[in-house]
Amino acid sequence: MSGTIRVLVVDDHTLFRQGIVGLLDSQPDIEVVGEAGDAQGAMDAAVRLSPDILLMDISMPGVSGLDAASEIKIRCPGVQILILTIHDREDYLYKALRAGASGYVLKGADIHDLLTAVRTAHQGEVYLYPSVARTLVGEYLRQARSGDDEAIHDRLTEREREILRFIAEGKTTPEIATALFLSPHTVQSHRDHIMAKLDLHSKAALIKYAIAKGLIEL
Amino acid sequence: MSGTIRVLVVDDHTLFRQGIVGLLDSQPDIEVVGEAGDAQGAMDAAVRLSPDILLMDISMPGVSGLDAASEIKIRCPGVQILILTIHDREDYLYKALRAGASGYVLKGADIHDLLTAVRTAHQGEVYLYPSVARTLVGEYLRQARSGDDEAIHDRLTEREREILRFIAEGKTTPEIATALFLSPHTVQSHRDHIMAKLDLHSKAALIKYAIAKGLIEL
DNA sequence: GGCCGAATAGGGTGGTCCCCGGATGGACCG
DNA sequence: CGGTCCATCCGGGGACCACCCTATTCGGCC
Repeated sequence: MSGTIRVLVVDDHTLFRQGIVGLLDSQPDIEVVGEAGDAQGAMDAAVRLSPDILLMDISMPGVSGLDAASEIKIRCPGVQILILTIHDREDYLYKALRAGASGYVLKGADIHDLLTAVRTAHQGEVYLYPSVARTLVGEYLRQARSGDDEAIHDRLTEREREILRFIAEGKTTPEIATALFLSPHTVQSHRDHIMAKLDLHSKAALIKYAIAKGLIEL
Repeated sequence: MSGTIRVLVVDDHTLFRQGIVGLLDSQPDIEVVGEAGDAQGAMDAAVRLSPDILLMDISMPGVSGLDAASEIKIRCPGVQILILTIHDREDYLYKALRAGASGYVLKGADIHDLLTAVRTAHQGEVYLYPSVARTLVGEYLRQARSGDDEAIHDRLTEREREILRFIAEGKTTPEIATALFLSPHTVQSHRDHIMAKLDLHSKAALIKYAIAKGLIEL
């Protein structure tokens, strides 16, 4: 019943994409039916071609690949989405899984891993690269029982993340207070809680944390 | 006189490397004679194989690819080094050029660009990806006549960069002072100069600058 | 109802940051 | 030799940070 696996490859790195296409096309059971270099092209191609597998990078200019993946998964539920990226950031992984991804392959992978991922996804299973799987297990253990509905990012509250973003952007406590119509004391309390929760003890550490977690850009 | 061009491909991203190797090997005039996944392997292979072209990524775990490139260029002057990376950071480019690189290819490239770069480097010329060339011209214009010997990174002095690294790592002024056997006043003066030169006015901005310029890691 | 966490607000202490001065010695250069 | 830059050192002042405390309001959960 399984003819060739029809794959759509999406990556804004042309060279990388061409390399992947070459590697996949040399497999007898896999056929690359299309390519795209951005999120919009990915959506168009996915709708037009109805591939079995959508192999995509998530870091693309313009619309995030993750948002595009969510959209595609909604409009083409039959498409199995495979994330292929050099980012091993946890939040990306969680977003991808929430978007309905069937796999997450990291930079450390080789062509064997990728082929396994494609074939696994084609069978409706989920492929996780080993280090990704470990991350996920660790996160699961950390969360364990605590209302695992959506506090997946961190144990920070929404308000605390908001404050943290401001801090990391270089805003001072009084500035944040006026921006959010709060008392400086309130902002300070939030900051104290953030630092206590994250076990960070300096503005620098907070900024680096925010950057590492993708809360702010450079 | 030009037989096949013998290429050594170095990249720690296995999948990417395999893709590149496949693309290059399908060319009649190019032969991939070796691969390496880290800087040490690159040096060993370069010495052992004496390739015409060393195609390498610069962001690798452990020893920087750039340091390795410098070392290889010294020990094997005949090897033309081609940098292939997704980083368009200026300081990387300048380091690569100082290391004697014969080309710098960015993520936006396609297989055509890469082949052109390989063949250009093989003829002893230098290939610069268009956006890279533009960056270089801009830097040249900026520097213009000002003692263009080595103040290429910034107009910061060596000492100031050192202080900046410490600041960005979250060290406080007294901590930096004791670490460098300086008076806190001295450290403070350096920081004042840094902020004045860079037109930055907060610790947060300094940290983001340091990260953007690659002075520190996350 | 009682407990807990989140969000809000307030106070205080010591240390740090940011900016403003000025000063000295050394190196390099025309 | 004078000019310029760099690195070092010093003082002060106002603002902010880091850490400590308490407290109220609100909503969810057992």
